[in-house]
Amino acid sequence: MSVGAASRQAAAVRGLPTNFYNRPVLEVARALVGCVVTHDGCAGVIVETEAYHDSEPACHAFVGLTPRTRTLFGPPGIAYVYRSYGIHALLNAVAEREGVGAAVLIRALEPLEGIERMRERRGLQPIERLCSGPGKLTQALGISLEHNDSNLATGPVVISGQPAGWRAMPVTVTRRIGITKAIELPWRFCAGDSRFLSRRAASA
DNA sequence: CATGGGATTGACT
DNA sequence: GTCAATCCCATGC
Repeated sequence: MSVGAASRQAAAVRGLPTNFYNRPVLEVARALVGCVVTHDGCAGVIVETEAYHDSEPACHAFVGLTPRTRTLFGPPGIAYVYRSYGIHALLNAVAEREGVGAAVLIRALEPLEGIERMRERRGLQPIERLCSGPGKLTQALGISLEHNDSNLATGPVVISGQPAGWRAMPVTVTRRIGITKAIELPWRFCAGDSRFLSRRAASA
């Protein structure tokens, strides 16, 4: 391979463009199911997301612009990473135009690459449990608070399109998990009844 | 400056 | 099913 081809290929390993995120957060949350998160040699397919928007009280941005929510109100396509319960880092993709506080919480991945590295970070686990929760997947991929405000197209944390050969499942829509406000909104999106979800879809 | 509340997880009854 | 760990930050005095 020529040097030019190699550099073009390297340049091609990059995430979804800003435009992908610059639209209603519900659309982004649904479209991210099946996309790939990559960091530090590990990658997984997104199988579960939730949307958050400053118009509803479950969203951190509901309180307006503060030091904490500055990232949420920033431009689309950057990572919002925050500490949850003093312990876990949770990864979100900021959506909608700058000035709107909206983001998609990445809640579960189907491990794709670097599975042994994930097990080093998570402890020996069946593969279904390596990334089956928002705090688990950041631990498995080595994503931490220092990645807050980083660019998801250029990395180090990268979100890219659906992998070749990925068989898209119908997206299941349910209510969001683990919140106490606006619990009625059906803003959680899952890849069918994937066995890599944080929780299996409740039976109707 | 003190307080209270989590977009969770894992261990335990 | 219950519950504690643990810390950032929004809020109120």
